[in-house]
Amino acid sequence: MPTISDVAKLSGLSKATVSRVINKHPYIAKEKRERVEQAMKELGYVPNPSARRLRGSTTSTIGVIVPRIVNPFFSYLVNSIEQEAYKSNYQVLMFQSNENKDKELYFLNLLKNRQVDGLIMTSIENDWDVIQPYTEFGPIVLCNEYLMHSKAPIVRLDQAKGAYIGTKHLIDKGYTKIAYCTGGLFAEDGKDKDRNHGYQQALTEAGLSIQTNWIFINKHTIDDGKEVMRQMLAMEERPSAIFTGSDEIAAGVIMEAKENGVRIPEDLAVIGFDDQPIAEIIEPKLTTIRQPINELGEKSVEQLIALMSSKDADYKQIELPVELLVRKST
Amino acid sequence: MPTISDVAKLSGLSKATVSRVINKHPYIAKEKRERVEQAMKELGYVPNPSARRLRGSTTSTIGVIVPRIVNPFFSYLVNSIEQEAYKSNYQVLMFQSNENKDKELYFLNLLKNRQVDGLIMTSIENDWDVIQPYTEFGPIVLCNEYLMHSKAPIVRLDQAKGAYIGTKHLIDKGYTKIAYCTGGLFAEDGKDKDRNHGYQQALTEAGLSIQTNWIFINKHTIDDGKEVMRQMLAMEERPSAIFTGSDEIAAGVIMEAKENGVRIPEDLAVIGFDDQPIAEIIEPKLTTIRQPINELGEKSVEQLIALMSSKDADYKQIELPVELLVRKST
DNA sequence: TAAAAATATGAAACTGATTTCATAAACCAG
DNA sequence: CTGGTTTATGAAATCAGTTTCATATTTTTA
Repeated sequence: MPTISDVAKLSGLSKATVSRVINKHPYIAKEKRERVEQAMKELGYVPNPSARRLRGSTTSTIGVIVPRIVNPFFSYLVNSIEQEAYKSNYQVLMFQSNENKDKELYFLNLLKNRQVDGLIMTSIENDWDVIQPYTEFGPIVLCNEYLMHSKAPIVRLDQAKGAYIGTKHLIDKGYTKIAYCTGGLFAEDGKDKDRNHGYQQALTEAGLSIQTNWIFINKHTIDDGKEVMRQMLAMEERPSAIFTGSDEIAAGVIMEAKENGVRIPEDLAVIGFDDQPIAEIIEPKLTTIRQPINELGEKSVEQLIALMSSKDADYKQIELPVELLVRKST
Repeated sequence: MPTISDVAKLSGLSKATVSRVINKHPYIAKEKRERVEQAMKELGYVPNPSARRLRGSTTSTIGVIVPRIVNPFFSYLVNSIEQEAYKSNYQVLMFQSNENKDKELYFLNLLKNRQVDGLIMTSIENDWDVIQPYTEFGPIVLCNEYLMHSKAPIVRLDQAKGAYIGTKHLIDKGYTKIAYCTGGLFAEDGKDKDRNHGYQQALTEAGLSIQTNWIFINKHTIDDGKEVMRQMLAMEERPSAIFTGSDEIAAGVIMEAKENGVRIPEDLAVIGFDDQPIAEIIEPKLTTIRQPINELGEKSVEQLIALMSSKDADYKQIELPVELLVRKST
């Protein structure tokens, strides 16, 4: 494996000059630059990133932390980040935290050790207090997290509005018994507070009150959705509509409903969140809240690159709009 | 950021001793080991991977190359790899090649430069001739690739059998006009040869001949599936069944079929591949070939770790069985 | 009890790059 | 023509670890 010394030897110049060519320093004689380039090509030389990082220079790699890569929302998000970063010649390393605090910390250490020049976090497991110190080592952009208090660059969606227009839509359609199902917790520690808030606001405006047993928390998957439906079937007073935290949950609800002869939307209206491919596959097609995933990724990368380039660029807190897509499930 | 020298200073010992503690060398006095460990904890010391790698030691990271992370087959596969590696205390870096040769080469260089100790490739874009030289720098396990000639560790599925039992199932159901749709190419350079072979074998055994205009190549997504259906609709003599390369394609075919009043399976039988979640969501539920994704990931990691641990462990070529799941689309 | 082997530690070399410092040549202004 | 920039290059220090070599101490063996 050729090193910079090999290139120096072959070109008859010093390591310093070779390094300068690699890093496009000014003040290199054209003839020598060409000699170096020729030698690099001849040897198939590739600089060793470990050595570069050790010396403190950047390597055009950014890291992305996702909680679960099998969740289509995140795989699409990380994909859009990757595409966008590639345009600016940045390489992306993806990490799955599996909603595990220690793994998250491990990845944060990659920033500390300069394995990556910057980090995009699409989920947060540890408290901001423990994450914040790592920003000393490189910029961290929060993407899709609805952390409230932190002074940090954030690109997120208007979750509150999403929940609000979804719930409002159900109310406008005449439904009054509206259940709510969330991926996170309900009003605990500010996380997910946004969505809850939109749901509550829509109900309050319509003079409806909140039934706590119609609130389902910590639901994520299709199977979770099926289970929610089963729980609803067992209730004396069943909701006539449900606002869910993701299309996957919604799909599970619908599948289980059909199994049990519950008609959608006559007996139960269902609204999803994300507009994933399954929203158009399931029968009836799913009314859902579309999130602009690509923009979410693009803006995050954009901001991260800005922060990496100039050390004291201002951070922004960007909120992107969501949109109601009415299909057949409501 | 504390370094090994800080730890050495605080514990009153040399860098060498600290390094020995970190790497669990034998012959360290218990008392000194404890002093070092105490100092490390006190400083919140984390070894810098760049420095370690530079000196040539391993860092318990493995890389996984996937073509497209938004494809559920690959996101589930990479997930299972991650889970399995984690059990053995290996960290996983995921890379998306986007079916791009240059990106793939970039990731192979990570192996060359010791950024990762080993590599699992779930797709290969370059010829094996260009990949092979990289095995000098660390083991490469091919996972899910059906490369024929290469002498390399491979964990794959019995693709030929999958295509064979799928096609055979259609024949047994009485269909004779069977189209075929593949993600790769048809019989070009040995890639994908397996599946094609199974399809051809089943047809031949039944005395059916191959209609070349019923072969669709390079199809991957739901939209591709819709397009395939549109092409079939435009044909004078339409197939009465189709074997597709993935559940996504199959879903697209079915969606477009329904739009156009083509009944599934009466007018057109559809069979998928993968058994992804959408297979059970789409109506009618999809007959498909189940692939043991988790085992695929587990075996790959298992073999990679074996190869990394002992330099001259024998490589294996493992083939896992696939299984026909009959639902309602055939 | 002396020699050999095992245990334990540190100084210094080394990994592959970048950067500082020193220096020299070419160019320019006064 | 002389002194100050600008351009151009290399030697050596540096980054944070690991490993070799040397050496000292303790334990085992003959």
